Amino acid sequence: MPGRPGPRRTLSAEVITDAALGLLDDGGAEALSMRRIAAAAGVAPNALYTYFPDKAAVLRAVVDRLVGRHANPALTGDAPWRDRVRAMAVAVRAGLLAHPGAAAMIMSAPLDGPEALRFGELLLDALAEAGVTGPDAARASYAVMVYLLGAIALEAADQGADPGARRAAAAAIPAEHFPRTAASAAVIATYNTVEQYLWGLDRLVDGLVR
Amino acid sequence: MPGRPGPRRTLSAEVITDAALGLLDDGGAEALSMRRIAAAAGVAPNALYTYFPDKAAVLRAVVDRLVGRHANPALTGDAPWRDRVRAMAVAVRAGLLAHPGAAAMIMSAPLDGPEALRFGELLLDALAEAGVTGPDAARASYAVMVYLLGAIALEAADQGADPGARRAAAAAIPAEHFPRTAASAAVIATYNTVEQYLWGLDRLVDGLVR
DNA sequence: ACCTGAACACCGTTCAAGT
DNA sequence: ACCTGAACACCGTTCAAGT
Repeated sequence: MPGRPGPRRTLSAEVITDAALGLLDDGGAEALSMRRIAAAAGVAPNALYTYFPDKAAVLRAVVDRLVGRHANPALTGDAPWRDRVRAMAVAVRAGLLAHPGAAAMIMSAPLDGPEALRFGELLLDALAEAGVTGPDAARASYAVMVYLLGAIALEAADQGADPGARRAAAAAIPAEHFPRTAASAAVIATYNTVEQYLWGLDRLVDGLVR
Repeated sequence: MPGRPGPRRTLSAEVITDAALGLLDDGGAEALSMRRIAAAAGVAPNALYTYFPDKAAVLRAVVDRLVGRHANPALTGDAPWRDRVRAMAVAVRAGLLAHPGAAAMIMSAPLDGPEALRFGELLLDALAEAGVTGPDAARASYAVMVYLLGAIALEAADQGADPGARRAAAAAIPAEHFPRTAASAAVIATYNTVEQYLWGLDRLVDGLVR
């Protein structure tokens, strides 16, 4: 009876997450359907429900893996704490912007997977080195995560927009109604985005360790 | 020939956005399908495509309205700049958390609508009052937006998670592997979320105007 | 326990019409 | 120009089986 199943143990949460990550690399976030993930894993769509309760759970696993893969290596090592944090910020930004749509996924699922846990711990290590401990440390590390992930998600959203339309919108800002915004738009165009991103991070860290 | 159309001018981008906002209030973000929005507006699904190129454009219009409605009134007035910024932060948080899913939408579309433009201008006004002008003002206002929207989106994502599972995950943090995280989780549970949110905002603003 | 086929109740978007 | 019915190519998820 060929094609007829039975307990085959071909599948696992790991295999499913791998398949999803592969699809994300190739086709972006909108390629991440349960049916396509299942097909990539060589299995019927509903087989995924043995390992995950629903699609959101699969996405959470993918997000956790992405965060761990890009953030955690940069935070490990014995460089000074500020260098580690900056290196992590650059790595996680590059890693997430590489997959279109990954940044938006990060903001729509809670960061509670095992890799995210390690991420938080490494960030707390760095802050402790900076002299931030006790109750403030928890709030400070959360603020850093918020800034990083928010900045990456907003940049990805902007990136996804039609560049022509974006330029037109920037040029069409009526300076008589929005004088400061019009001036800002001209200024912002001269910076690159990593520079802005790190500038904001440094200001936040300044406020946190002051 | 009853039910047969012709140019009726019953529809407009405004009417569509209103219908979408109504659905968002009632049913959350997953109620926002083109077919349901059309039904709420009393029209066939494809009629929406006369006014918006695709679903993403409709969502952008919704997001712009939400931001404008909640952020801009609080930034208008003659209170000291820091009070205006804090009041705006509280208002936009409450306004977005009130619609489940609205926060995630904000992070997945560029903030380039008319209301968002006004939002940016009002924020730049406040920062100018704080003495932040020139090239730094643009980067500073962007950093503030990133923090606010990122914090709200992450809080909404956490809120959306199953509370039982969340508590279980927090309690299950192995202190021998993640000592600082385990200690933090205990601390964080004693704060309310608005307090944490404003604490981070204040630290960022400290770094920006220092 | 693990996987399947088949089905249910949806989607966004397009196309060729009608007025 | 503005709206329609009908269709296309999908979705996530559930259910009753099979091994």
